[in-house]
Amino acid sequence: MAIEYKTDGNDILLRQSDFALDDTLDCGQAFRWEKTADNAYHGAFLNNQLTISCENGSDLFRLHNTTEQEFIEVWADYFDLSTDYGRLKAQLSEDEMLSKACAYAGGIRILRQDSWEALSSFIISQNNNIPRIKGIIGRLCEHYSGYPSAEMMKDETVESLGYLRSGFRAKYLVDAVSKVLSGEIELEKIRSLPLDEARNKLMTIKGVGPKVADCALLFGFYRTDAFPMDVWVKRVMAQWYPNGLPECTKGIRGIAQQYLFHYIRSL
DNA sequence: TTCCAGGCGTATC
DNA sequence: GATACGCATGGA
Repeated sequence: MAIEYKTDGNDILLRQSDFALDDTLDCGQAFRWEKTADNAYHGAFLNNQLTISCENGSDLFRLHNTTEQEFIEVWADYFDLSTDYGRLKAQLSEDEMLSKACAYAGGIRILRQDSWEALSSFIISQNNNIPRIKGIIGRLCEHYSGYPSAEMMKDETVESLGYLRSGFRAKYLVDAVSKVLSGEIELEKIRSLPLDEARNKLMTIKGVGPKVADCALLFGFYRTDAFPMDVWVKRVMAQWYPNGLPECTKGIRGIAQQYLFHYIRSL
């Protein structure tokens, strides 16, 4: 899908349908975006920072202080701009509840996040609430002036991570760092593994169970066939799909999950 | 004060 | 393989 944009001074102006900043940046798939007083979002992934705003409710977005090169190399990929969400939603809307869910939260896009950042972020997310998750990740990024790689965290211990106030999750982070650095977990290989194998591999990390593994796969590896099951999605399945998901979700169950998750929480 | 947050490890049956 | 329980922390 062609990306429609132009430069405007120091900014990039992007025309993009099926995209809403609240839906995409404040939906619990990424934890480093904050809404500013003027309804823009300021955030980052790895060491790339951005302020993005919507031009008065239209399909026009302003990426502030961004070069064309940075837009093409970083943000076009991150915001998954080459995927036609209109087509995906049309496919999912063959199903009645999914049709309602797409109408409710139609501005969601799956961010193509860094695999390590997503994996470690969702380890932190378990049995935790979003404001506190953001606080812990914010302290981590402040300490390292950006999101630290596993290599940068090689000497961390439960004690040295105390300033994060991440509770029992600190030992899980330490285990994830150690398994990535030892080569026990090879993130780039996991990307291309069959879903079950990828999942089982991630679950060898302490503190990574089915839910965290699926979130890491969906949000960190763009595995749109991964289907994270939390308490809300379990409710979705019990109430609306007791016989399983409809055929139209094949291959994009994870994207369907996002629309359904936000829709059932709104009821 | 008590409850809960997009779970998981462990013990026990 | 199913089910119960503890777990760090902080906001509601």
